[in-house]
Amino acid sequence: MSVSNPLYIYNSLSRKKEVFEPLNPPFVGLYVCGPTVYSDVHLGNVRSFLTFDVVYRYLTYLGYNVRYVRNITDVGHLIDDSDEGDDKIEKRARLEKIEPMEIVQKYTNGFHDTVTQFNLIPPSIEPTATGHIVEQIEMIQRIIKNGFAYEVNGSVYFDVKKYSEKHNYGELSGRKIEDQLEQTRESLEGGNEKKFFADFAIWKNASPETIMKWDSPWGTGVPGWHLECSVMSTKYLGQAFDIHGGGMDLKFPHHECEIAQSVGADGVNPVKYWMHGNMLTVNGTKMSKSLGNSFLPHELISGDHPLLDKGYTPMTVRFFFLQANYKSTVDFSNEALQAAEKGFNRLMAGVETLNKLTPSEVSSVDVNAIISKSTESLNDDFNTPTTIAHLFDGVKTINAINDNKETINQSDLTSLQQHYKGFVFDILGLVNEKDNSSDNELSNELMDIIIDLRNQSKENKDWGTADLIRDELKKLNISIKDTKDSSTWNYEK
RNA sequence: GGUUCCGUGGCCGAGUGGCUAGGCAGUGCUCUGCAAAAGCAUCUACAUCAGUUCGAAUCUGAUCGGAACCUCCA
Repeated sequence: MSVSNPLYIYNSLSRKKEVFEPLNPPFVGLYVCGPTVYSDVHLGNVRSFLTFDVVYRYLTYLGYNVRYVRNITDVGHLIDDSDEGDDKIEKRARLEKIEPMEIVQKYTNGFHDTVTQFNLIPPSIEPTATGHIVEQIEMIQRIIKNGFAYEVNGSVYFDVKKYSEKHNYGELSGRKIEDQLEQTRESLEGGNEKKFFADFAIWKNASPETIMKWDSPWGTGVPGWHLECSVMSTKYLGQAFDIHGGGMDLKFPHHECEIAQSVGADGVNPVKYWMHGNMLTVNGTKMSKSLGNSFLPHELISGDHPLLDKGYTPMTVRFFFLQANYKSTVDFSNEALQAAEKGFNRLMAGVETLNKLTPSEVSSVDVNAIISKSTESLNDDFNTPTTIAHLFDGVKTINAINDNKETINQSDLTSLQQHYKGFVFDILGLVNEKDNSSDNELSNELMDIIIDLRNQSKENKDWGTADLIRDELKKLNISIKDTKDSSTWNYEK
């Protein structure tokens, strides 16, 4: 990475783009809030994890040694955050009449399957909340020792008011707790254990019926949801680390609480760069399970959903997401997906053409412009849409070379091929799904024979037979396309 | 009500003061037995009003409209 061309990251904390400078180069610590495994992940979740997949891929591409931690929340996430009510996983377990850990396993497996379909790279460490109960208890003890938490009836709450005397609770989300004091009156009525409305549970007393619970200095209970991320990021990335990512909807209260917990326990502001991905919307409204407007990945692929005209491949969707900035909302629509599908195919065709180009003595094209423009785009806070736009400009150049309107020499060709491989496949993480012709050797050979016969008919100007073959194959979803001196075939579904 | 953000051509979606974003669709052309595909070229824009400026989609103010968060959600 050259000094003249640094990577900029939009830091939610400062609300500005900042030059990315790791705390301990060449090492980079990246923490991303993972899923709560109590139900299927939907497409909105996928978008968020995809955003940070590209971050991870690009940092790795730049040569950093990245430790990527993404947790699995398998306990402690309560139904609502008045810190009352059931644990999400336990509730689901009762519904499905199985063990909570079966729920955890089932949906963890599902999460992994889904994320693999979209070609997300697994994190370096994928820790679970239940695997770090001891560390969570230790962190609570440090917070209590520092005077930022109090115990009531076997539960421990973070003392936001006390914390705010010395620190800035709300610095990430721009909230001023004084402004919200009026909410205090109503919120504190009704026998709430909290001293202050903004206080949040870091340990919650468990009822006798609760299955997943642990012994602690404050009795039997479960850790608070916000705590696990603080604990696991500290354990695996240190008290201060480089990048913390998550969805916009986690900014408050979740990430705000993480900062408070880390500062409260260890006196260290934990994160240098906060990154927040925006939401996937459907008809302008956030995709969410509770609103019932979410797509499950298999519904998308099969097209089996009231809002979908047809199915789309995971790579089409990946490309679709990458054509929007991660900080903007993306609205899900059939038209947009169809456009993405065709655009993606065009890009893949361009890459295929690039790899078949024959070099000339001299270059008439400016390869460095294509390379530097797309690189600059990515350096501008992972601006994948402009990166892709520049890659499309490159496709135009590639086609011109292929049509002998421009020329390229060997060294330029090699650079361009490496650049496209690096950007399209390694960084954007796209996969050319069209390589389906080699699925079955027998059908390939059969098709060779059929196409050969048809070509003979064409040579004899027997158009009737040639068209009959094409029409009959079409009924089997095999489409024939004639090029100048050969024919290609493609089987769909 | 508070916090944060957005409003760009038929659709999606970049762009922060002057210079073509890009994709899809449309239109024209090339290729072609036909078809399809592909390639090339190309039209339509910056919510409204006022201001700053030689010059604004880009800065300021107001208005209208929309979203997320403030309860669990990536």
